[in-house]
Amino acid sequence: MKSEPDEVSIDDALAAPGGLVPWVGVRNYQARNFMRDAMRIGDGVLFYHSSCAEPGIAGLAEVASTPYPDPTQFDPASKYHDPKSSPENPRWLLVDVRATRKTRLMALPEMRSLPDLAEMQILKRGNRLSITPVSAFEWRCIIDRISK
DNA sequence: GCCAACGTTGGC
DNA sequence: GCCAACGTTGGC
Repeated sequence: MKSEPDEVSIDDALAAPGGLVPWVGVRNYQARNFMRDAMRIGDGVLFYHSSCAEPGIAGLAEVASTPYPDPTQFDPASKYHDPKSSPENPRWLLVDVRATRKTRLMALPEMRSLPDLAEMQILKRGNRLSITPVSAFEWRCIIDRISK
């Protein structure tokens, strides 16, 4: 799951009560559907820093809730406000994410250098999704390299 | 700031 | 339902 560290970094997430971060602001249907349909409480999450000086995996987290409506879509003052959505028929859902630990940075060039990660969706050309699935094989490859 | 790639919008 | 125009993402 991508986060801009200027918005919420792994340090920010770990500093939050319980390490809990409601994943607000996703406004892409595919990314929403991953949260709505594919995630289960306890699933592992790679916390990825994007749109920053050194993009890459910066920490680990886990899914900490079932999906529920993103409250920012109903808030006219929020930059994530969606006037076409309503509490009766919410368009955007989110899950809570619990940050568990900071890791060494596994920077994007390192990720690209690993043959085992060649098929990772986040590395695919033109990928713009802020949430993408990770296979068990890819997860193991990454964990092996960032755990001391 | 550039720009490739992709998603969304809206006229028809 | 097509598709051109436009907006957004995100690495560089």
